[in-house]
Amino acid sequence: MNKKELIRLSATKIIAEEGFYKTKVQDIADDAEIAVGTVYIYFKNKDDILDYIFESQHTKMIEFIEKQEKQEISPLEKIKRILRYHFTEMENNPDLAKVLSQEGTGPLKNKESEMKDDSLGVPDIFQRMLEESKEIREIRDIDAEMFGYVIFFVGRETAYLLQIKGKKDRYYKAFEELLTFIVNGIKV
Amino acid sequence: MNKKELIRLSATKIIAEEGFYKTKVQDIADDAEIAVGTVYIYFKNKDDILDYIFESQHTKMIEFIEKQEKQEISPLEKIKRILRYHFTEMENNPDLAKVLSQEGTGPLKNKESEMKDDSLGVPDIFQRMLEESKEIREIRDIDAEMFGYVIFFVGRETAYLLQIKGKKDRYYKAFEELLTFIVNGIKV
Amino acid sequence: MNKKELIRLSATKIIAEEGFYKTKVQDIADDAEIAVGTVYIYFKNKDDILDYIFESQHTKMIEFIEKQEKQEISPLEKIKRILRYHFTEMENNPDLAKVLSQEGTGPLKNKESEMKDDSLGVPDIFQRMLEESKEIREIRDIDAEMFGYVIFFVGRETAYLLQIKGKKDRYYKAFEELLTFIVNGIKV
Amino acid sequence: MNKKELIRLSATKIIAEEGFYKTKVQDIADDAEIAVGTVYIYFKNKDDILDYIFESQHTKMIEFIEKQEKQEISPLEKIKRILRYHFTEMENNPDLAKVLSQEGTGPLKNKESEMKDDSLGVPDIFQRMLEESKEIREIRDIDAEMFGYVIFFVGRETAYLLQIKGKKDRYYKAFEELLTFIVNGIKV
DNA sequence: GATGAATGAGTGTTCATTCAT
DNA sequence: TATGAATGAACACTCATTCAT
Repeated sequence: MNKKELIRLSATKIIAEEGFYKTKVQDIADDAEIAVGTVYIYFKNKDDILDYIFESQHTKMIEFIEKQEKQEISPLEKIKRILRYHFTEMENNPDLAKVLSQEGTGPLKNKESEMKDDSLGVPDIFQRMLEESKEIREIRDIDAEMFGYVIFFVGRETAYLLQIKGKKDRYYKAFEELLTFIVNGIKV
Repeated sequence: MNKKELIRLSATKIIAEEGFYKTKVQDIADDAEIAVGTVYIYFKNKDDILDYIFESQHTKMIEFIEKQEKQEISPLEKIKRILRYHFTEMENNPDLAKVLSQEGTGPLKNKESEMKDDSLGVPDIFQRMLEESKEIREIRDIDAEMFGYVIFFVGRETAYLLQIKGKKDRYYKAFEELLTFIVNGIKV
Repeated sequence: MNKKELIRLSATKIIAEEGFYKTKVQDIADDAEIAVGTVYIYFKNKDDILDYIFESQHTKMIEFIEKQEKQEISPLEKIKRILRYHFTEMENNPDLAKVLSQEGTGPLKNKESEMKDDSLGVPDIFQRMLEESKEIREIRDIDAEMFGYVIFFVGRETAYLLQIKGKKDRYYKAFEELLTFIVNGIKV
Repeated sequence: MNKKELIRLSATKIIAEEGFYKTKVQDIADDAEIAVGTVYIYFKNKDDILDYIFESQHTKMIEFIEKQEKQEISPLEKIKRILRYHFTEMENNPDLAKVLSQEGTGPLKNKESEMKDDSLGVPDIFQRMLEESKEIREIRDIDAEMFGYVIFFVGRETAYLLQIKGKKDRYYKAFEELLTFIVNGIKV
């Protein structure tokens, strides 16, 4: 496998176990069965590894979102599909779910690193969708900016919550309950 | 002032600015205008300071909640009042809002420290109130455990979000929107 | 009891348990049931406490030795009595035995503190006695300086050794064996 | 040179000068002209350095002793040769002599570290040799355990004593006097 | 004299990062 | 690219000592 991806996977695993600050670069290298020095060929520094974990998942999200944009479906339905996609991803990636929840703060950990480019964060995308949804009277006249974020982190935190609370079996049922909650919360 | 409280205030301020791991105990001591050694008279170690910040606010919450319990009001109304109380607290304490949001993970940062006693966390209390609310058909038959947590961290994160997003002026309006969102989301 | 003596006893106990460097002045104060500050009324600093322990025992030895000097006995017999006295002292004071053995290095721990006055150390006294003994042909023509020290630390170390090796019951028998060893070693 | 050995030599030098507790790991690193961090690649902690100094010398002793065991010589003669070997070693290594004397307490400083394996300490070996010596009526019926230790620390302390007392020139003469003392002390 | 809260210099240890091989 | 020994700045924590009460 691509070494950068190998490092990302090991880092996700170790950071999920130990937390970012307690994770040693050496531990990541050990898990990936490579030398510490090698990590620094693919990453500028330790923070860069965490950024990459967030960016990778963000990129996957954006790709999925772009596919949805081409569909002829209502903005609210789009949001629901995006959340469903996120839940599926997190179910297949418990370590990642934990890292995104524990180490994430706002869109990206390091404000400095920001989004590299001018691409929007998921909360911003949700905001735009909510605004479109408002225009077609699908939902109430809510503060789209605030709810863009609220829906984003409710999704992120709940995906992790359901795992630690051992709801594995009822994962999808609980998830649909959450969707109903959100939709009821904002619909006209 | 009580030295332990003095340290708590300085720590909250510095941790809000720098983040817990980048905060040096020396910085806290400097801000409090005491010697480093003094910090260690009142706190076992650096983690203990963060725990105390969480515990202090938790204690205030619990005290407020216990006062509500004596009132003759519906469980859902109690939850709303608790959230309102939290928002007021966070408005008066932006640094604390940031620390609770950024450094908090689940109920308490350090799982080991647990709740000292057997006192319930706020999510647990919300859960119980939701169950009572379900019984009187005030709300739908939702997963009370999950929504106990969801309401808890929506409250926590949004209180912080509104501050960084500069909604100061519309703070209460935005907050009432959030309450409506939650109530609509779970009501029958 | 005299507070300085109280501190000396507690210090001896704690230092025997923990070793001098691992002993905290606070621990000594706790054991003596006084405040730390009080320790510093009677002692200049921590080292001073250890010095006092050594000096106290040294003073007792010197007093005993001076009594012997007045007796009409051979120098070799004097040495034997001094060693016997030391053994009895150590048997009654296991903690002190340990401290003298573990923390003692040469006559006094702190070279700077030296003997306060110009009083001789026990090795020096043994040296003089050995010289007298040589003159009366009681013992061989040995290096009195070296054997003054050798007999001194054999006495000190063996007194402690017999305790940790659990020879309590055979303590005096073992001790007499040691005396025989020394006398045989140096006699004509 | 092997870095671990380099550190051992610098540590021996500095500890001899300053004493173990006053020695800073940084001082050792400076003397060895390496970074502090490097010390911790080769040693678990500061105590571990002292243990290694003792172990290294102990290993040399054991190697010498094992060579003696193959010789057809009396047990008492073996002990004499071992002591002679020790004296030669200490003469060539005054710093080590000082460290072994000042920082040594019983066989090894840290009881926890024990002998790594089940190898015997030198006092134990002396004890066995004394027992063999007793069997062939070479020496009196002495307490072999006690005298194993007595001979061990008389050897160790005297080797150091002769150096600080400036007997360099008469070192071997004094040493032979000590051997005579010991042999006379225990022979039939 | 007695107290013990406060001090702050001092130090062991860690670990992200580098770079010669 | 890959390695991993070496680096050294950084930091949590300790504890002898002081001094206002």
